[in-house]
Amino acid sequence: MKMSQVFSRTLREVPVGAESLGYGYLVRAGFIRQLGAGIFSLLPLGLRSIRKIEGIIRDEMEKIGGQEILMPVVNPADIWKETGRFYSIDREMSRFQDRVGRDMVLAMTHEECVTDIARFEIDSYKRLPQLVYQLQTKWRDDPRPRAGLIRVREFTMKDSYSFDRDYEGLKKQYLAHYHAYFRIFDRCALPSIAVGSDSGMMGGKIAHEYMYLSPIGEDTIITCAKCGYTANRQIATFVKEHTSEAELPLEEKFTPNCATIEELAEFLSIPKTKTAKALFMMGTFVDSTSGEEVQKLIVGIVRGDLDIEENKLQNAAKANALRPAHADEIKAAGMEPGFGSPIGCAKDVLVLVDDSVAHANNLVAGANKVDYHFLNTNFGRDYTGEVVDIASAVAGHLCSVCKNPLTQSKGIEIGNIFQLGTRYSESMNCMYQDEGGVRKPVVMGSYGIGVGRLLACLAEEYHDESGLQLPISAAPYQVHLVSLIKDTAIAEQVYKQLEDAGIEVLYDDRKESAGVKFADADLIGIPIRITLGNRSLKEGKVELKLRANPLEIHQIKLEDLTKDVHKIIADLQRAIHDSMYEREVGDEI
RNA sequence: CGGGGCGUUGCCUAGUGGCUAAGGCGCUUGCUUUGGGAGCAAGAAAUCGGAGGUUCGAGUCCUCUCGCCCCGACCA
Repeated sequence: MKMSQVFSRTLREVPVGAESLGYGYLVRAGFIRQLGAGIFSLLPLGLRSIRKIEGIIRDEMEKIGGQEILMPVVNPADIWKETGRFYSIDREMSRFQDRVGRDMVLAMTHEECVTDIARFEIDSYKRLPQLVYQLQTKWRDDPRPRAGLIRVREFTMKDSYSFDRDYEGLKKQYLAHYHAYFRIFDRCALPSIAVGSDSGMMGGKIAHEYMYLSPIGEDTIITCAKCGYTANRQIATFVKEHTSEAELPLEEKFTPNCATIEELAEFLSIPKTKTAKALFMMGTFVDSTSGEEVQKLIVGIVRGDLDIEENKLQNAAKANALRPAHADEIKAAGMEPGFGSPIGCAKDVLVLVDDSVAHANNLVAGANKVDYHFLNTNFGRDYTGEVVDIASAVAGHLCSVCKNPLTQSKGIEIGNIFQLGTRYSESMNCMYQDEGGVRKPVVMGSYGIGVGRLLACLAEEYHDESGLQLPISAAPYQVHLVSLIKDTAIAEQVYKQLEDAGIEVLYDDRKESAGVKFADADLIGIPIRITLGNRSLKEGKVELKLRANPLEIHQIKLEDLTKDVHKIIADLQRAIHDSMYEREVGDEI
């Protein structure tokens, strides 16, 4: 490609709003342009990178038996009503009516659609297992798009769906994805880890997220350095140590100006572990067949030194959504904000008690009266509720597997895999007959990768102060040919020679100064740069530099150019391949 | 959805009630230059996000509204 003809141009300055460096470079280098909040166009350079990444994904999906399909973005709402997600998913899914008033949705994922297809195609165990995948546009009306391509509303997703006769089969396909995903990220040269995760709106039980660790990430990952336990904080567990002592009588105590646990512990001169705190949330519960919504007050109780993990709370409550409860809603249920506890609360309140509290004695808790607390509250004696795990794991807590102190880090979710089970096949009647003629629900899995987000993460990982340095597997071109000579005939010839040899070349044929050309080459960051200048050409040579290693200059004879470039490309590709490694995966997945 | 910030030419900015809205980059034309964002000269390009209001006079003040960004809520 001749640079004089490239549709996009480069920008000298970072446009306003580009906070993260990688995003700023993707815009400056002309890979992407923003149309609206969380809505981007891919320009030729950006699309070439995306196509490279998609190529890797396709390759790895085919290797594990995936067959590519393409499902529609617009779905009739009927199938979403069948699974209940038409009602349970909030405004993140956009809905509209067609010309005759039928409910339609913009599918934000395709379990419903693919299950609808599968219930037609699959009727016998002989037609299982199956694996289909697609690369398709998703629209998710995210309330908070941010950081360029990291979190957008419209994006391309690779989603695959597996169908098996039983959980053994599902486990196989899940494991195949587990490895394939690592191979995909490795081939893109993006460092990644897999963490245990919440299944969220997908349903099902077992799920993993793939994370690119980055300080700009929005997810918190809890890790044990000793045994290798990793999990999203949303579900991470930890050891809650407790001692038991004889129960003491309940006692009301005047505790002025003690609305927080810190103030209370200081006022009473007790450790925070001897207190219990309450979090009041209003939960929305949706009937998945009628779509009827019910609101219910939820009280979460956790030991004073811990915090409540809202995701765990929502799961424990089996609520579709949570929001902080208003003061009047709390009071209406017989409790007092700031001095609240479930002691004496209304019957219809859902009380969820963390095991840290359920297994402790004589905790100080709110007396549901301003400026008063109870001393010596005991779960079971003074109040009841469901015992659950709703506490948030933080660095320093002990690993629930090996009791080693946990650490935490920030990550960006680049992919996820879910064992769906029969959640969709049962609600949509996707059945097969086994050898004995017994009808059984197909066992499903669902697996996603955000393609644009992957590129965004690569831009975060690979850049310096001059621009991008994308790895050769994801860079839009392999070679950037910078011509500084007046004689265009020679440059054209070198360009043609490289292209004819099957090398992807971006040829800077513009009538610009050397400085401009070099600056743009650095910005776009094609891995290999070849400079045609009078200095070297006098000796029949050209200069070659690697973007990642700008200090090392190679002088290459013109007649060896194609051969040498092929070798360097192969070396760069091999370096990525050599850094891949097989990860140990046990049966615990 | 709550809190905060910002909308001035293609991009980045200046402009705190007063003359024809200023500069840098980019763009066009000409000449010069050609190994790290060149020089000189001449140009084009802005209904100052939109609507309403206050005022003799509004980019500037007020109200409403739209958009974008950040923090939070949220989120596969």
